[in-house]
Amino acid sequence: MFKKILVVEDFDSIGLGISAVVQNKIGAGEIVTSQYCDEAYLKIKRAKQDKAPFDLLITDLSFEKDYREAKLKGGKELVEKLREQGISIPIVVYSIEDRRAVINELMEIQKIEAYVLKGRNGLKNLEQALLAIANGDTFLSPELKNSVEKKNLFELEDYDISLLSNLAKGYSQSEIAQDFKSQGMSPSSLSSIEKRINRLKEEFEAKNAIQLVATAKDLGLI
Amino acid sequence: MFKKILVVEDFDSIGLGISAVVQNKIGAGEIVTSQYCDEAYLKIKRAKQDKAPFDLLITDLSFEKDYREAKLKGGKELVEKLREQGISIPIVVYSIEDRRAVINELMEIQKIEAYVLKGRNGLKNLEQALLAIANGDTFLSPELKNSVEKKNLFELEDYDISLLSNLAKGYSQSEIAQDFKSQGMSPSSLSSIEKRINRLKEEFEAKNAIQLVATAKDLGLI
DNA sequence: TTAAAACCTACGGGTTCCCGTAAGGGTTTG
DNA sequence: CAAACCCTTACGGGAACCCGTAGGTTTTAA
Repeated sequence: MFKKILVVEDFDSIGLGISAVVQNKIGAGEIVTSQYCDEAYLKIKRAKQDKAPFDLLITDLSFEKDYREAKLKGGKELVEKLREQGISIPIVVYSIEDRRAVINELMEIQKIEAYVLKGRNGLKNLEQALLAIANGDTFLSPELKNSVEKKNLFELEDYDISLLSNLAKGYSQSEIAQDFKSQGMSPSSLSSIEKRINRLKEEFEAKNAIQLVATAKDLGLI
Repeated sequence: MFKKILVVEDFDSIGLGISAVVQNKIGAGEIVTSQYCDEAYLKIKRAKQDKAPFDLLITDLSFEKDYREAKLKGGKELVEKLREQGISIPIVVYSIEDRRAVINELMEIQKIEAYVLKGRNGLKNLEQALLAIANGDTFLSPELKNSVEKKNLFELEDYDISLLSNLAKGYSQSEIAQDFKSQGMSPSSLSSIEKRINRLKEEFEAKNAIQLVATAKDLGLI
């Protein structure tokens, strides 16, 4: 089905589990693994140059830092870099990340072929995902499908995101107002910033700014 | 080396990785896996009754909730229950948890044989741990040994975690004070809670409570 | 064109947070 | 035994936040 697969995953235990399932259930020819995104990127480039490209990429999203300096901090950056370079390899993201904002961007903007949630039955879903891709379909873990409707309840503008991240950085509302003024952003008055924060609090059912920022973090907005 | 091993891990990918390594590198006779702590406990009891007890337990700490009702919520509860029942099976905990407070309790109070940190080289360390146990030694992941100094730097207690998550839920300081009073937690006065939040703000270099909760989220503390 | 609606800005009062000071109780130390 | 120390609790003043009101500007629609 697939001849040459690259598995990118920092934890060796998970990488081994993926390899085992891909090997035994799917019967892939060659499985290459990497524990670093930068290395993975180079391997993909190299394989393409050598006229022996990978025909599938399975990657995690989050990678632990260690002594190595990492240019690509995680799977999201790796995918973006590949798409940016016009490399159209089929991609499966296999991650514990369950926030819609992140997943939607990967599926809809980066056009990855499958998003599989790590979990009790992660490997079963991964297997299904590979079968789907082989048929030309895309795949999304069943646990995530129910939460698809929730996504377009509220559309956040860049302004809101900027507001939330400034709050998360510890700036006071008046500091943010001054900052916005100096950047020529509008609205920039203290009152308007208060109003906007209020709207966000209502939207996210937050009692105060602390809870607002906390839920924004949970949702992956900032 | 080990004849009958029980592996308890909710994620199938990791469970498979562990099984593979234990099988190939250690050459265990029989490997049984379980994705639930309650089930694992019953299997251990049953095996003992049947005069065919396990001679090693490898378990994760955190387990995701699903539709099943779980009496033992995680590996910590499983270990406690086993020790409480006087079952002296050798135990390896294999987890991503790196807080000294948790690990020390397992090593020193529950007297587990090894604590292996999940990570890039988790399986290599697991292998070493099994060899150490076979020699009658205990084992602690090398990444953790260096952090002995860090431990005095700042150790987050359950109290701090509780404080932070209450803040993240949007409760005001006085609400938290009342809540702590009603739960019999100490300290519970508004002043003390302020003080503790101040200490946390200093520790995490946060300008205000908003930033404090944001960084706590980033660090995965809550 | 004009009225309605939506938006930005400003102000004020009540609440909460922030930070320093200090009293009281318990333990450790000399 | 008292002094020194640590921790909890209490209080007060200034800053920041929260929330409603209100006036001025821009956008939308009849």
